[in-house]
Amino acid sequence: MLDLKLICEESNRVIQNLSRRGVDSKTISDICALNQDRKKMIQELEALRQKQNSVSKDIVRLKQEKKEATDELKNMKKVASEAKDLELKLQAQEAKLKDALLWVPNLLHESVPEGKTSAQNVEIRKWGKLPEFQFTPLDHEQLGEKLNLLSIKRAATLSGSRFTFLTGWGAKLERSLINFMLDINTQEGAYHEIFPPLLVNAETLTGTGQLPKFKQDLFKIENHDLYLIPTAEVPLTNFYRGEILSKDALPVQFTAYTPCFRSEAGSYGKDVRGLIRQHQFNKVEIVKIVEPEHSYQHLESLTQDAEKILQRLELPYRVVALCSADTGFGATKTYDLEVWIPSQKTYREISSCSHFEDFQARRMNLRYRPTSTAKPQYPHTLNGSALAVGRTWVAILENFQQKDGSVLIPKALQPYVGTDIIKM
RNA sequence: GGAGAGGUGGCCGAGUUGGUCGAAGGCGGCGGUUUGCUAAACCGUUAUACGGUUAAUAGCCGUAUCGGGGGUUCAAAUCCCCCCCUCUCCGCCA
Repeated sequence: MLDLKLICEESNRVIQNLSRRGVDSKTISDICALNQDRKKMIQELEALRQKQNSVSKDIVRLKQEKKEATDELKNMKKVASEAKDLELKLQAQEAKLKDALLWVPNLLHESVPEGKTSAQNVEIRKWGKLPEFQFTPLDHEQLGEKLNLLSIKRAATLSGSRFTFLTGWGAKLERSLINFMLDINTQEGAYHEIFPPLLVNAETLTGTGQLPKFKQDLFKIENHDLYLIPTAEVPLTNFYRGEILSKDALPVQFTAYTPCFRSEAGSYGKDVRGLIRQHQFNKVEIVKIVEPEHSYQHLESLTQDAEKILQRLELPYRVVALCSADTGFGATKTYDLEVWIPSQKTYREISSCSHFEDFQARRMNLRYRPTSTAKPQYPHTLNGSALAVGRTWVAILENFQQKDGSVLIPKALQPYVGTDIIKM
């Protein structure tokens, strides 16, 4: 959520920035008009209230002096009903304004490249050597079936499309990756491990920005105000929702493994096959809550923390800065990490590292006190995948496959998996 | 799921025959006095949001906030209704 004052006092700047995302200037001017009306209502209502309060005191005094107060009572009855009406109008107005604000995306950071499609994302750096095969490499689904690591058909029988059984070494590899990632984040990084609730309410999802706009992407529990989390970002960032933190609590750095659930309404095409896009997938997330000063350095370090895992796994990847059209609703700036997928001869997203400035903090009323006597301020929030586990599983199979169909396990992961090769 | 008890300011805790209660008292925090230093003691201060005024995110004025929402009333922390949460007991269950 953007600051209402900023929207109304620097409308032109806001309109100009949001036009890069294709937001209509009318959205902003409507909000300012709603706010003007709201202010007028507040002033009228408060004048009535003031009158009520002062006359109430008179009534108390008159009664103590054993005098009549019938005129005052009659008069106040009228004022009370006027105030009531006005209050209802004001409430409706404020609800409208709040709702309008919740649908406005975040401002883009000045460094975000201009672009209309993901093709205009800008490559920042590349790491690792692409594998060279003396044979035609298989895709992860073919490899997985040959090695009995998964069963997509049986999952479809039970749950429909976009679900998978991982079996044997496939399941072990998944579990090993989760532990490996959490260990790196907590032992080499300064992240505090959390295991959060996987079901959360609507306010929580509004706090991080999934609601109200992206309701169609979520799984909702029938007959309850609860949703399956689409990412651990939601419970981790909301951990301190509504609280005022002391300065020494910052920076907050959390990591969590969770399953993630997404309805994937509207996605199609090449991602339908295999494990790339599932309704349920595992992810290890990292989240930071930091002071606004130097918060962009935290975006760099958070991105590097995610990169470190790819490096340890010896997986070739590149870092891209998302362009204006590709940057998500709540983010001011995002780096994607893309891992090399040999069967597709392309880099595919495996992590998304985003800065939200105070957009989420404002929505969830999360604040901190810079000094013990200072007024509370909104901190900045950031998050990234470190990493998407299923896609890492895919990348390992495809990048380390051998001519005979076996798959080598990267050295750093071998202690976790308990073998250096998966073969028939 | 059933029965009972309770939710008050950073914390503890008064306040329920409705009115002078944003709310006693204590603790903690902040500022100060005293004092070789520290401690103790004493004095003062101590919420958030919104609106107005203003150069001001300083002051001042106003309004709201006693789990959330609604109702009764001129007036509600106090009365009524609904919901949420916590605790105790019972049931069930990994």
